Amino acid sequence: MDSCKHEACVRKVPIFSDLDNEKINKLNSLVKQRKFKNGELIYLEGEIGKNIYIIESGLVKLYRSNEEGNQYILRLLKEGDFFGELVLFKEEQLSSSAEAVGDCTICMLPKDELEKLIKSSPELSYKLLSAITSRLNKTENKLQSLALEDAKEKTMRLLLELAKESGIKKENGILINLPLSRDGLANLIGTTQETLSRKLSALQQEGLISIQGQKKILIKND
Amino acid sequence: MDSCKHEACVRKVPIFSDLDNEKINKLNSLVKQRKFKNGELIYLEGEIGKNIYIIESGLVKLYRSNEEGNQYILRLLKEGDFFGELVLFKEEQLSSSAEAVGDCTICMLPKDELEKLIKSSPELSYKLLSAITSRLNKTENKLQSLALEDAKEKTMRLLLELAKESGIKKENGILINLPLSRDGLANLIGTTQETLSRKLSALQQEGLISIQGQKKILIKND
DNA sequence: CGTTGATTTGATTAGATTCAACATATGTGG
DNA sequence: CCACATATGTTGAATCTAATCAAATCAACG
Repeated sequence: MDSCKHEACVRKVPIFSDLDNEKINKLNSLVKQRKFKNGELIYLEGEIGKNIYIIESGLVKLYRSNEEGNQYILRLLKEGDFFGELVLFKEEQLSSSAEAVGDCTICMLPKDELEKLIKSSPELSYKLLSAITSRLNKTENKLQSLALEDAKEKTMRLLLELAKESGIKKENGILINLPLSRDGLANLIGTTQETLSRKLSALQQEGLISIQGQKKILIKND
Repeated sequence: MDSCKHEACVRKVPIFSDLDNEKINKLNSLVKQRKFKNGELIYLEGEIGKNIYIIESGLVKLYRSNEEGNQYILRLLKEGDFFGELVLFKEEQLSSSAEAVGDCTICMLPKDELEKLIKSSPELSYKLLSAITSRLNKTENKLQSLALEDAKEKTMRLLLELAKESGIKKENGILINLPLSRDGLANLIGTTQETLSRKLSALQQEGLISIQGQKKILIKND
């Protein structure tokens, strides 16, 4: 809970990484750390957002759900990613929910303080703009995918994305450690676990992938 | 083509609207105006983006298409909206195509110049952040809609959005002037024109809407 | 008034969801 | 370490929704 840990946290975030020491120290003094257990809710859609969250360690899923309780996972975040930032500048209410995937440690930075810092630091706003722009672009990619691709294409795209994010190169392909259950993965691409499971089996039969237990998939070369 | 027109254009854009006169004049001197005819391509996905585009008058659709030629319309833009901005900060290649819907007049601002201006104006970056953040939020809303809703729900949501954007209040409901053909509208919600047509008919039968010719729909009260 | 393009409707098909059964892991207490 | 209980994942069959292809209707315009 001391400043040493905080520093690590702030420094891990690319958009803060090359701020000068004075500003880093300022941020450190404002950050609070908290641990969340697997499945624990970090915040719920509709709440008033007062913080920006930074992942010190672990995974977090941001999702939305409708009245019938179906959920769609907007993003899966890892160490060094930040979230809750849509509440800066405009919105009061959080538009999605955040939940810990596995145990994780989260740093919280009061929104008001970050707003002040942003206003006084062109450098920082520029980086933030860059980060959010890139997110918008990724989100538009997903829109296109949901609108135009069928379940098999979306499944393959999901695997390729996971591979890009955190795939491990092997001599016969790229090994993926699946961060979520089938159900969670299905929610990432707007389908059901049964459909995902079928498509994975089909891809394996075609020789494109190899399903290794329930938490690993190898995308084969060629 | 003179500065008088340019000023109108720059002033129409909310994020520029309350810059000081010096900056407005700077922008005016950099802006070039061009007219596009209905259906004319403004830019194509994959091109290198060198400008930010501002709509002086008319409508523009931003869309993406896949190999099979299916298109998904990301956004429909109107007077005062700007686009092409994803290319600031990072991306070189444009990730979507832009096409004139009806005749329109577009102002173009060189990307490099805007980048300079942004770096020197915290106020402007703040507004831009706010604008892009709000866009990201809207895009996430669409994702949720595509992932979780069926064709009928998406159709109703589309009508409600159009009504919010540009609906005209009548004594018996809200009248919408449809900006696109059935096919275009269908592409906005990731479905086909036939399905959209069926869903509109169904909504009319249920008494929720009244289809008035091919370019107008009334959303009835209650 | 006829031609053209847009829209609606109909019939069929393809794809995904649902619900159910089965299989495979994971975890717990004896 | 095993047996059982619980989770998670896979497969099958029926159903349903939306896409596709084709035909019919409607609207706009010269």
